[in-house]
Amino acid sequence: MPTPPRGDLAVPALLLAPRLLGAVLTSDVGAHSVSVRLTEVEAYEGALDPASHAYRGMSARNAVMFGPAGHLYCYFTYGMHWCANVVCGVDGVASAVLLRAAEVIAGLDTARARRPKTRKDTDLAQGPARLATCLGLDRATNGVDLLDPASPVRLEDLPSRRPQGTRSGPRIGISRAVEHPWRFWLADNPTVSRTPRSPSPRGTDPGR
DNA sequence: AGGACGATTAACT
DNA sequence: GTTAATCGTCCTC
Repeated sequence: MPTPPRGDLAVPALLLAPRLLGAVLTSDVGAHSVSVRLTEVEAYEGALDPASHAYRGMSARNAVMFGPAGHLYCYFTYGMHWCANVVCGVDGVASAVLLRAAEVIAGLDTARARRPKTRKDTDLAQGPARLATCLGLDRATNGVDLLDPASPVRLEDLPSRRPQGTRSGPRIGISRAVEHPWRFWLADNPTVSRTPRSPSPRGTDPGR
């Protein structure tokens, strides 16, 4: 599995996000290996984006977002869930892509064990906190280098261009900057967390 | 020091 | 469709 050059990730989240669709993430946390193929992501553009954790500057929680591209930003929310981002942009500028959903392509038994009540395999990583649970991501994996072959979590495949069948629409679960269509997903993929009724929100369909 | 709220999920009506 | 769970973070006083 080829590791992408770091320079490919040193771009704004809006550019990287659709290209992450189809990319493979592998976790070796806890001596168990799980691999997923990303199907849904969201771009968060740091200081320019009122919905970003980095909008009001650096803090202990979001410090990883301000570092170099290719690292993992994990955060705890709602008192019980962990979610994960791929940090992008140039060093010093906060930019990141939230990993919202994926399909499990290896380590299915481990993924099922981590999500014991899940019936359908397409639900295992359907949602950002579910995805993090499947891969065993939490405080311990915050900041790890996804491009280091020795890292417990690695980004192993990055499509050379935006895959066919990409769709976009408003981000989910935020209260500010709700109008930006900065959520991206693979059309007709059963693992996408919330499929819009219409093919795509008005005018945001990048084409099939 | 206190309190509102959150890049969510599962369970319920 | 609605809501409880549950606590770290950040804003305000």
